[in-house]
Amino acid sequence: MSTRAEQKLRTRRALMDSALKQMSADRGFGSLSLREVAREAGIAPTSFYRHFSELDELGLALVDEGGVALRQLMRHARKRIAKNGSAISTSIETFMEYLSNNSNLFRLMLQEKTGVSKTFRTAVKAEIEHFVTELADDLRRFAVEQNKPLSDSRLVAEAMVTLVFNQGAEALDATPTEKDVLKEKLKTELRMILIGSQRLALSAKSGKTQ
Amino acid sequence: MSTRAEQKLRTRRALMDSALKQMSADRGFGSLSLREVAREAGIAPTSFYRHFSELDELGLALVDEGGVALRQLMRHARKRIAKNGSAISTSIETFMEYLSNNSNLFRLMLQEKTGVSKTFRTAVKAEIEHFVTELADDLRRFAVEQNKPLSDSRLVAEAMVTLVFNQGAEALDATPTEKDVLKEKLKTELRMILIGSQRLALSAKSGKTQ
DNA sequence: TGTACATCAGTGAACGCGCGTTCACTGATGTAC
DNA sequence: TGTACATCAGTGAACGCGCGTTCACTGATGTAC
Repeated sequence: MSTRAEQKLRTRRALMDSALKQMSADRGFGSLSLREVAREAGIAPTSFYRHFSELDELGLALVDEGGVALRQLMRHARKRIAKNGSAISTSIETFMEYLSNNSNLFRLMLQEKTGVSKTFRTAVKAEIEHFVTELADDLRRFAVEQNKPLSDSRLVAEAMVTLVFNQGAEALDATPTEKDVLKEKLKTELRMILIGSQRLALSAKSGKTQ
Repeated sequence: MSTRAEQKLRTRRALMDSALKQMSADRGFGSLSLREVAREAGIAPTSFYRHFSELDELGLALVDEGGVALRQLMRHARKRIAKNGSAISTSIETFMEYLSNNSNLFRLMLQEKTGVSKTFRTAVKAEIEHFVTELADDLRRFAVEQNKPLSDSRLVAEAMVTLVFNQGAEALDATPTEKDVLKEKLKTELRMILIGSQRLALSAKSGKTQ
Protein backbone atom coordinates (compact mmCIF):
# COMPACT_ATOMS: atom_id res chain seq x y z
CA MET A 1 0.00 0.00 0.00
CA SER A 2 1.73 3.08 -1.28
CA THR A 3 0.32 6.04 0.62
CA ARG A 4 2.92 8.43 -0.68
CA ALA A 5 2.28 7.51 -4.33
CA GLU A 6 -1.46 7.80 -3.84
CA GLN A 7 -1.11 11.26 -2.35
CA LYS A 8 1.05 12.30 -5.27
CA LEU A 9 -1.59 11.15 -7.72
CA ARG A 10 -4.24 13.03 -5.76
CA THR A 11 -2.25 16.25 -6.00
CA ARG A 12 -1.68 15.70 -9.70
CA ARG A 13 -5.41 15.29 -10.17
CA ALA A 14 -6.03 18.46 -8.14
CA LEU A 15 -3.74 20.37 -10.49
CA MET A 16 -5.53 19.09 -13.58
CA ASP A 17 -8.94 19.79 -12.06
CA SER A 18 -7.78 23.25 -11.07
CA ALA A 19 -6.88 24.02 -14.68
CA LEU A 20 -10.15 22.62 -16.01
CA LYS A 21 -12.15 24.52 -13.43
CA GLN A 22 -10.61 27.84 -14.37
CA MET A 23 -11.17 27.39 -18.08
CA SER A 24 -14.39 28.70 -19.53
CA ALA A 25 -15.66 30.54 -22.55
CA ASP A 26 -13.55 33.49 -21.48
CA ARG A 27 -10.49 31.75 -20.08
CA GLY A 28 -8.53 29.60 -22.49
CA PHE A 29 -5.87 27.23 -21.27
CA GLY A 30 -3.32 29.57 -22.79
CA SER A 31 -4.29 32.36 -20.44
CA LEU A 32 -3.78 30.33 -17.29
CA SER A 33 -0.60 30.82 -15.27
CA LEU A 34 1.29 28.17 -13.39
CA ARG A 35 0.83 30.18 -10.20
CA GLU A 36 -2.95 30.41 -10.63
CA VAL A 37 -3.26 26.69 -11.25
CA ALA A 38 -1.14 25.88 -8.20
CA ARG A 39 -3.05 28.37 -6.04
CA GLU A 40 -6.44 26.88 -6.97
CA ALA A 41 -5.09 23.39 -6.36
CA GLY A 42 -3.94 24.49 -2.91
CA ILE A 43 -0.22 23.98 -3.28
CA ALA A 44 2.80 26.27 -3.49
CA PRO A 45 3.84 27.35 -7.01
CA THR A 46 7.13 25.56 -6.60
CA SER A 47 5.42 22.25 -5.85
CA PHE A 48 3.96 22.27 -9.33
CA TYR A 49 7.32 21.07 -10.62
CA ARG A 50 7.01 17.84 -8.65
CA HIS A 51 4.26 16.86 -11.12
CA PHE A 52 4.88 18.55 -14.45
CA SER A 53 7.96 20.16 -15.94
CA GLU A 54 5.87 23.02 -17.33
CA LEU A 55 2.25 24.10 -17.68
CA ASP A 56 1.97 22.76 -21.22
CA GLU A 57 2.74 19.26 -19.98
CA LEU A 58 -0.36 19.47 -17.80
CA GLY A 59 -2.31 20.69 -20.85
CA LEU A 60 -1.21 17.68 -22.87
CA ALA A 61 -2.33 15.38 -20.06
CA LEU A 62 -5.75 17.04 -20.36
CA VAL A 63 -5.80 16.55 -24.12
CA ASP A 64 -5.10 12.87 -23.44
CA GLU A 65 -8.12 12.73 -21.18
CA GLY A 66 -10.15 14.38 -23.91
CA GLY A 67 -9.07 11.61 -26.26
CA VAL A 68 -10.12 8.95 -23.77
CA ALA A 69 -13.52 10.60 -23.44
CA LEU A 70 -13.90 10.64 -27.23
CA ARG A 71 -13.23 6.92 -27.40
CA GLN A 72 -15.74 6.25 -24.65
CA LEU A 73 -18.26 8.35 -26.52
CA MET A 74 -17.77 6.29 -29.65
CA ARG A 75 -18.19 2.97 -27.84
CA HIS A 76 -21.27 4.29 -26.10
CA ALA A 77 -22.80 5.48 -29.36
CA ARG A 78 -22.15 2.14 -31.04
CA LYS A 79 -23.95 0.24 -28.31
CA ARG A 80 -26.93 2.55 -28.48
CA ILE A 81 -27.12 2.31 -32.26
CA ALA A 82 -27.02 -1.47 -32.10
CA LYS A 83 -30.07 -1.28 -29.83
CA ASN A 84 -32.30 1.27 -31.54
CA GLY A 85 -30.91 1.84 -35.05
CA SER A 86 -31.02 5.42 -36.34
CA ALA A 87 -27.25 5.90 -36.52
CA ILE A 88 -27.16 9.61 -37.26
CA SER A 89 -29.71 10.68 -34.71
CA THR A 90 -28.26 8.50 -31.96
CA SER A 91 -24.71 9.65 -32.68
CA ILE A 92 -25.65 13.32 -32.45
CA GLU A 93 -27.58 12.79 -29.23
CA THR A 94 -24.67 10.91 -27.70
CA PHE A 95 -22.21 13.54 -28.82
CA MET A 96 -24.22 16.33 -27.26
CA GLU A 97 -24.40 14.47 -23.96
CA TYR A 98 -20.65 14.00 -23.94
CA LEU A 99 -20.26 17.66 -24.75
CA SER A 100 -22.34 18.74 -21.76
CA ASN A 101 -20.55 16.43 -19.38
CA ASN A 102 -17.06 17.33 -20.49
CA SER A 103 -17.49 20.90 -21.59
CA ASN A 104 -14.16 22.24 -20.46
CA LEU A 105 -12.26 19.28 -21.81
CA PHE A 106 -13.98 19.88 -25.13
CA ARG A 107 -13.28 23.59 -24.98
CA LEU A 108 -9.62 22.84 -24.51
CA MET A 109 -9.47 20.56 -27.52
CA LEU A 110 -11.43 22.96 -29.68
CA GLN A 111 -9.31 25.96 -28.78
CA GLU A 112 -6.03 24.16 -29.09
CA LYS A 113 -6.94 22.61 -32.43
CA THR A 114 -6.48 26.03 -34.00
CA GLY A 115 -4.37 27.29 -31.14
CA VAL A 116 -0.98 28.73 -30.70
CA SER A 117 1.18 25.79 -29.71
CA LYS A 118 2.29 23.31 -32.31
CA THR A 119 2.61 20.53 -29.73
CA PHE A 120 -1.00 21.05 -28.71
CA ARG A 121 -2.31 21.25 -32.24
CA THR A 122 -0.56 18.03 -33.13
CA ALA A 123 -1.84 16.22 -30.04
CA VAL A 124 -5.44 17.33 -30.57
CA LYS A 125 -5.33 16.50 -34.27
CA ALA A 126 -4.07 13.01 -33.46
CA GLU A 127 -7.06 12.41 -31.17
CA ILE A 128 -9.50 13.67 -33.78
CA GLU A 129 -7.75 11.68 -36.48
CA HIS A 130 -8.27 8.53 -34.45
CA PHE A 131 -11.93 9.39 -34.06
CA VAL A 132 -12.32 9.94 -37.81
CA THR A 133 -10.71 6.61 -38.61
CA GLU A 134 -13.06 4.72 -36.31
CA LEU A 135 -16.06 6.54 -37.73
CA ALA A 136 -14.97 5.70 -41.28
CA ASP A 137 -14.77 2.02 -40.31
CA ASP A 138 -18.28 2.16 -38.90
CA LEU A 139 -19.60 3.90 -42.01
CA ARG A 140 -18.14 1.20 -44.24
CA ARG A 141 -19.65 -1.49 -42.03
CA PHE A 142 -23.09 0.11 -42.16
CA ALA A 143 -22.81 0.52 -45.91
CA VAL A 144 -22.22 -3.20 -46.32
CA GLU A 145 -24.95 -4.17 -43.84
CA GLN A 146 -27.54 -2.02 -45.57
CA ASN A 147 -26.23 -2.74 -49.07
CA LYS A 148 -25.97 0.99 -49.79
CA PRO A 149 -22.45 1.56 -51.06
CA LEU A 150 -20.66 4.76 -50.01
CA SER A 151 -18.25 6.84 -52.03
CA ASP A 152 -15.10 8.09 -50.22
CA SER A 153 -16.13 6.89 -46.77
CA ARG A 154 -12.99 8.27 -45.15
CA LEU A 155 -13.73 11.72 -46.53
CA VAL A 156 -17.36 11.41 -45.47
CA ALA A 157 -16.22 10.67 -41.92
CA GLU A 158 -13.91 13.66 -41.97
CA ALA A 159 -16.63 16.02 -43.15
CA MET A 160 -19.04 14.71 -40.54
CA VAL A 161 -16.55 15.12 -37.73
CA THR A 162 -15.64 18.62 -38.86
CA LEU A 163 -19.28 19.66 -38.87
CA VAL A 164 -20.19 18.04 -35.57
CA PHE A 165 -17.16 19.36 -33.72
CA ASN A 166 -17.27 22.90 -35.02
CA GLN A 167 -20.98 23.45 -34.92
CA GLY A 168 -21.22 21.42 -31.75
CA ALA A 169 -18.93 24.01 -30.20
CA GLU A 170 -21.80 26.47 -30.28
CA ALA A 171 -23.72 24.22 -27.91
CA LEU A 172 -21.21 25.01 -25.18
CA ASP A 173 -22.83 28.38 -24.60
CA ALA A 174 -26.34 27.59 -25.82
CA THR A 175 -29.70 27.35 -24.05
CA PRO A 176 -31.50 23.98 -24.14
CA THR A 177 -33.78 25.22 -26.91
CA GLU A 178 -30.85 26.38 -28.99
CA LYS A 179 -29.23 23.00 -28.41
CA ASP A 180 -32.26 21.23 -29.85
CA VAL A 181 -32.20 23.43 -32.93
CA LEU A 182 -28.49 22.70 -33.28
CA LYS A 183 -29.06 18.96 -33.05
CA GLU A 184 -31.67 18.99 -35.80
CA LYS A 185 -29.43 21.09 -37.98
CA LEU A 186 -26.54 18.68 -37.53
CA LYS A 187 -28.70 15.66 -38.23
CA THR A 188 -29.89 17.18 -41.50
CA GLU A 189 -26.35 18.06 -42.51
CA LEU A 190 -25.05 14.57 -41.84
CA ARG A 191 -27.99 13.11 -43.75
CA MET A 192 -27.16 15.27 -46.76
CA ILE A 193 -23.57 14.11 -46.76
CA LEU A 194 -24.58 10.48 -46.44
CA ILE A 195 -27.12 10.70 -49.25
CA GLY A 196 -24.67 12.62 -51.39
CA SER A 197 -22.02 10.00 -50.87
CA GLN A 198 -24.43 7.21 -51.74
CA ARG A 199 -25.47 8.98 -54.95
CA LEU A 200 -21.83 9.48 -55.93
CA ALA A 201 -21.23 5.76 -55.37
CA LEU A 202 -24.21 4.91 -57.58
CA SER A 203 -23.21 7.23 -60.40
CA ALA A 204 -19.72 5.71 -60.41
CA LYS A 205 -21.59 2.78 -61.95
CA SER A 206 -19.24 0.04 -60.82
CA GLY A 207 -20.29 -0.11 -57.17
CA LYS A 208 -16.95 0.52 -55.49
CA THR A 209 -17.48 0.82 -51.73
CA GLN A 210 -13.88 1.90 -51.24
CA MET B 1 -3.73 68.54 -47.74
CA SER B 2 -3.54 67.13 -44.25
CA THR B 3 0.02 65.92 -43.70
CA ARG B 4 -0.47 65.34 -40.01
CA ALA B 5 -3.57 63.16 -40.50
CA GLU B 6 -1.83 61.19 -43.23
CA GLN B 7 1.14 60.51 -41.00
CA LYS B 8 -1.18 59.35 -38.27
CA LEU B 9 -2.84 56.90 -40.63
CA ARG B 10 0.55 55.64 -41.72
CA THR B 11 1.54 54.90 -38.13
CA ARG B 12 -1.78 53.20 -37.50
CA ARG B 13 -1.15 51.00 -40.52
CA ALA B 14 2.35 50.27 -39.28
CA LEU B 15 0.91 49.07 -35.98
CA MET B 16 -1.58 46.78 -37.68
CA ASP B 17 1.07 45.44 -40.06
CA SER B 18 3.39 44.88 -37.13
CA ALA B 19 0.78 42.72 -35.42
CA LEU B 20 0.03 40.77 -38.60
CA LYS B 21 3.71 40.26 -39.29
CA GLN B 22 4.36 38.79 -35.87
CA MET B 23 1.46 36.36 -36.02
CA SER B 24 2.14 32.93 -37.44
CA ALA B 25 1.30 29.32 -36.80
CA ASP B 26 3.09 29.63 -33.47
CA ARG B 27 2.17 33.14 -32.45
CA GLY B 28 -1.49 33.89 -31.97
CA PHE B 29 -2.76 37.43 -31.63
CA GLY B 30 -3.41 36.68 -27.99
CA SER B 31 0.26 36.12 -27.32
CA LEU B 32 1.36 39.50 -28.68
CA SER B 33 2.15 42.29 -26.26
CA LEU B 34 1.50 45.96 -26.77
CA ARG B 35 5.19 46.64 -26.35
CA GLU B 36 6.21 44.12 -28.99
CA VAL B 37 3.75 45.51 -31.49
CA ALA B 38 4.92 49.07 -30.86
CA ARG B 39 8.59 48.03 -31.06
CA GLU B 40 8.13 46.30 -34.42
CA ALA B 41 6.19 49.32 -35.70
CA GLY B 42 9.07 51.56 -34.67
CA ILE B 43 7.31 53.71 -32.08
CA ALA B 44 7.46 54.08 -28.32
CA PRO B 45 5.06 51.87 -26.33
CA THR B 46 3.30 54.93 -25.02
CA SER B 47 2.56 56.18 -28.55
CA PHE B 48 0.39 53.14 -29.11
CA TYR B 49 -2.35 54.87 -27.14
CA ARG B 50 -2.57 57.67 -29.71
CA HIS B 51 -4.12 55.07 -32.05
CA PHE B 52 -5.90 52.40 -30.01
CA SER B 53 -7.11 52.37 -26.44
CA GLU B 54 -5.88 48.80 -26.00
CA LEU B 55 -4.39 45.94 -28.00
CA ASP B 56 -7.76 44.26 -28.55
CA GLU B 57 -9.01 47.34 -30.35
CA LEU B 58 -6.25 46.84 -32.90
CA GLY B 59 -7.26 43.18 -33.15
CA LEU B 60 -10.84 44.10 -33.92
CA ALA B 61 -9.64 46.46 -36.65
CA LEU B 62 -7.83 43.47 -38.15
CA VAL B 63 -10.96 41.32 -37.95
CA ASP B 64 -12.73 44.09 -39.84
CA GLU B 65 -10.12 43.88 -42.55
CA GLY B 66 -10.63 40.14 -42.65
CA GLY B 67 -14.32 40.74 -43.24
CA VAL B 68 -13.58 43.13 -46.09
CA ALA B 69 -11.30 40.54 -47.67
CA LEU B 70 -14.06 37.91 -47.39
CA ARG B 71 -16.50 40.15 -49.20
CA GLN B 72 -13.97 40.83 -51.95
CA LEU B 73 -13.40 37.11 -52.25
CA MET B 74 -17.09 36.50 -52.72
CA ARG B 75 -17.45 39.17 -55.41
CA HIS B 76 -14.40 37.82 -57.18
CA ALA B 77 -15.71 34.26 -57.10
CA ARG B 78 -19.09 35.34 -58.47
CA LYS B 79 -17.50 37.05 -61.44
CA ARG B 80 -15.38 34.02 -62.22
CA ILE B 81 -18.32 31.65 -61.95
CA ALA B 82 -20.37 33.82 -64.30
CA LYS B 83 -17.55 33.44 -66.82
CA ASN B 84 -16.70 29.76 -66.66
CA GLY B 85 -19.47 28.02 -64.72
CA SER B 86 -18.41 25.24 -62.34
CA ALA B 87 -19.49 27.00 -59.15
CA ILE B 88 -17.99 24.61 -56.62
CA SER B 89 -14.62 24.21 -58.25
CA THR B 90 -14.23 27.92 -58.94
CA SER B 91 -15.26 28.86 -55.40
CA ILE B 92 -12.72 26.56 -53.83
CA GLU B 93 -9.95 27.77 -56.12
CA THR B 94 -10.79 31.38 -55.32
CA PHE B 95 -10.94 30.68 -51.62
CA MET B 96 -7.55 29.03 -51.61
CA GLU B 97 -6.04 32.01 -53.42
CA TYR B 98 -7.48 34.40 -50.88
CA LEU B 99 -6.15 32.17 -48.14
CA SER B 100 -2.59 32.29 -49.47
CA ASN B 101 -2.68 36.05 -49.93
CA ASN B 102 -4.13 36.82 -46.52
CA SER B 103 -2.80 33.99 -44.45
CA ASN B 104 -2.27 35.88 -41.21
CA LEU B 105 -5.59 37.68 -41.45
CA PHE B 106 -7.21 34.29 -41.88
CA ARG B 107 -5.22 32.82 -39.04
CA LEU B 108 -6.47 35.58 -36.79
CA MET B 109 -10.10 34.96 -37.69
CA LEU B 110 -9.75 31.22 -37.34
CA GLN B 111 -8.06 31.39 -33.95
CA GLU B 112 -10.37 34.01 -32.56
CA LYS B 113 -13.49 32.20 -33.73
CA THR B 114 -12.89 29.65 -30.98
CA GLY B 115 -10.67 31.98 -29.01
CA VAL B 116 -10.64 33.43 -25.59
CA SER B 117 -12.23 36.83 -25.96
CA LYS B 118 -15.99 37.13 -26.31
CA THR B 119 -15.69 40.42 -28.20
CA PHE B 120 -13.46 38.75 -30.77
CA ARG B 121 -15.60 35.67 -31.11
CA THR B 122 -18.67 37.80 -31.70
CA ALA B 123 -16.92 39.99 -34.27
CA VAL B 124 -15.55 37.03 -36.22
CA LYS B 125 -18.85 35.19 -36.11
CA ALA B 126 -20.61 38.26 -37.49
CA GLU B 127 -18.25 38.34 -40.48
CA ILE B 128 -18.73 34.64 -41.15
CA GLU B 129 -22.48 34.98 -40.67
CA HIS B 130 -22.54 37.63 -43.36
CA PHE B 131 -20.57 35.35 -45.65
CA VAL B 132 -22.98 32.47 -45.05
CA THR B 133 -26.00 34.65 -45.82
CA GLU B 134 -24.56 35.77 -49.13
CA LEU B 135 -23.64 32.21 -50.06
CA ALA B 136 -27.16 31.02 -49.23
CA ASP B 137 -28.56 33.70 -51.56
CA ASP B 138 -26.29 32.54 -54.35
CA LEU B 139 -27.24 28.92 -53.79
CA ARG B 140 -30.93 29.76 -54.06
CA ARG B 141 -30.29 31.72 -57.22
CA PHE B 142 -28.38 28.85 -58.82
CA ALA B 143 -31.10 26.41 -57.79
CA VAL B 144 -33.72 28.46 -59.62
CA GLU B 145 -31.51 29.00 -62.68
CA GLN B 146 -30.78 25.30 -63.03
CA ASN B 147 -34.24 24.20 -61.93
CA LYS B 148 -32.75 21.92 -59.30
CA PRO B 149 -34.53 22.79 -56.06
CA LEU B 150 -32.51 22.79 -52.85
CA SER B 151 -33.63 21.77 -49.39
CA ASP B 152 -32.56 24.04 -46.50
CA SER B 153 -30.29 26.28 -48.54
CA ARG B 154 -29.29 28.34 -45.52
CA LEU B 155 -28.16 25.22 -43.70
CA VAL B 156 -26.35 24.01 -46.81
CA ALA B 157 -24.44 27.29 -46.94
CA GLU B 158 -23.53 26.98 -43.29
CA ALA B 159 -22.23 23.44 -43.69
CA MET B 160 -20.20 24.42 -46.73
CA VAL B 161 -18.63 27.40 -45.00
CA THR B 162 -17.82 25.34 -41.91
CA LEU B 163 -16.05 22.73 -44.02
CA VAL B 164 -14.18 25.15 -46.23
CA PHE B 165 -13.00 27.34 -43.37
CA ASN B 166 -11.95 24.58 -41.02
CA GLN B 167 -10.37 22.25 -43.50
CA GLY B 168 -9.03 25.19 -45.45
CA ALA B 169 -7.13 26.10 -42.30
CA GLU B 170 -4.88 23.13 -42.90
CA ALA B 171 -3.73 24.74 -46.13
CA LEU B 172 -2.02 27.46 -44.14
CA ASP B 173 0.86 25.14 -43.33
CA ALA B 174 0.61 22.80 -46.29
CA THR B 175 2.89 22.13 -49.26
CA PRO B 176 1.50 22.84 -52.77
CA THR B 177 0.83 19.13 -53.30
CA GLU B 178 -1.05 18.88 -50.03
CA LYS B 179 -3.04 21.95 -51.02
CA ASP B 180 -4.15 20.26 -54.24
CA VAL B 181 -5.27 17.18 -52.33
CA LEU B 182 -7.14 19.44 -49.93
CA LYS B 183 -8.89 21.25 -52.76
CA GLU B 184 -10.12 18.03 -54.31
CA LYS B 185 -11.31 16.80 -50.95
CA LEU B 186 -13.26 19.98 -50.35
CA LYS B 187 -14.80 19.92 -53.81
CA THR B 188 -16.05 16.36 -53.27
CA GLU B 189 -17.45 17.27 -49.86
CA LEU B 190 -19.34 20.26 -51.20
CA ARG B 191 -20.67 18.17 -54.06
CA MET B 192 -22.00 15.59 -51.62
CA ILE B 193 -23.82 18.23 -49.62
CA LEU B 194 -25.30 19.80 -52.73
CA ILE B 195 -26.48 16.46 -54.10
CA GLY B 196 -27.83 15.46 -50.71
CA SER B 197 -29.76 18.70 -50.43
CA GLN B 198 -31.22 18.27 -53.90
CA ARG B 199 -32.33 14.71 -53.09
CA LEU B 200 -33.98 15.88 -49.87
CA ALA B 201 -35.84 18.54 -51.83
CA LEU B 202 -37.05 15.91 -54.30
CA SER B 203 -38.21 13.48 -51.67
CA ALA B 204 -40.21 16.23 -49.97
CA LYS B 205 -42.47 15.73 -52.99
CA SER B 206 -43.91 19.24 -53.13
CA GLY B 207 -40.86 21.01 -54.54
CA LYS B 208 -40.29 23.63 -51.86
CA THR B 209 -37.12 25.57 -52.69
CA GLN B 210 -37.26 27.30 -49.31
C1' DT C 1 9.90 -5.23 16.34
C1' DG C 2 13.29 -1.38 16.51
C1' DT C 3 16.73 1.48 14.58
C1' DA C 4 19.23 4.05 11.20
C1' DC C 5 19.10 5.90 6.85
C1' DA C 6 17.07 7.24 2.14
C1' DT C 7 13.53 9.19 -0.44
C1' DC C 8 10.93 12.86 -2.04
C1' DA C 9 6.37 15.87 -2.05
C1' DG C 10 5.80 20.12 -0.53
C1' DT C 11 7.83 24.81 1.10
C1' DG C 12 9.04 30.00 1.38
C1' DA C 13 12.26 33.41 0.19
C1' DA C 14 14.27 35.46 -3.45
C1' DC C 15 15.54 36.64 -8.28
C1' DG C 16 15.14 39.14 -12.60
C1' DC C 17 11.91 40.10 -16.34
C1' DG C 18 8.58 42.08 -19.47
C1' DC C 19 4.40 43.79 -18.99
C1' DG C 20 0.52 47.74 -19.24
C1' DT C 21 -0.14 52.20 -17.95
C1' DT C 22 0.60 57.21 -16.00
C1' DC C 23 2.62 61.43 -16.52
C1' DA C 24 4.54 65.77 -17.84
C1' DC C 25 7.12 66.92 -21.84
C1' DT C 26 8.55 68.38 -26.78
C1' DG C 27 8.37 70.19 -31.08
C1' DA C 28 6.48 69.94 -35.62
C1' DT C 29 2.16 70.92 -38.04
C1' DG C 30 -2.05 73.51 -38.47
C1' DT C 31 -4.98 77.68 -37.89
C1' DA C 32 -6.73 82.49 -37.00
C1' DC C 33 -6.04 87.00 -37.84
C1' DT D 1 2.76 87.09 -46.07
C1' DG D 2 3.91 87.17 -41.04
C1' DT D 3 2.91 86.42 -36.30
C1' DA D 4 0.95 84.40 -32.26
C1' DC D 5 -1.31 80.63 -30.48
C1' DA D 6 -3.50 75.79 -30.50
C1' DT D 7 -3.25 71.13 -31.53
C1' DC D 8 -1.59 66.68 -30.92
C1' DA D 9 1.57 62.50 -32.46
C1' DG D 10 5.30 60.88 -30.41
C1' DT D 11 8.51 60.57 -26.10
C1' DG D 12 11.25 58.68 -21.95
C1' DA D 13 11.23 57.96 -17.16
C1' DA D 14 8.97 55.74 -13.78
C1' DC D 15 5.53 52.77 -11.34
C1' DG D 16 3.79 48.50 -9.42
C1' DC D 17 2.56 43.77 -10.72
C1' DG D 18 2.34 38.87 -11.52
C1' DC D 19 5.03 35.89 -13.68
C1' DG D 20 8.34 31.46 -14.10
C1' DT D 21 12.05 29.54 -11.99
C1' DT D 22 16.13 28.53 -8.55
C1' DC D 23 17.46 27.13 -4.27
C1' DA D 24 18.33 25.07 0.11
C1' DC D 25 15.13 23.37 3.44
C1' DT D 26 11.76 20.26 6.15
C1' DG D 27 9.59 16.46 7.79
C1' DA D 28 6.62 12.66 6.87
C1' DT D 29 6.76 8.19 4.54
C1' DG D 30 9.27 4.18 3.01
C1' DT D 31 13.06 0.70 3.29
C1' DA D 32 17.04 -2.25 4.84
C1' DC D 33 18.78 -4.79 8.30
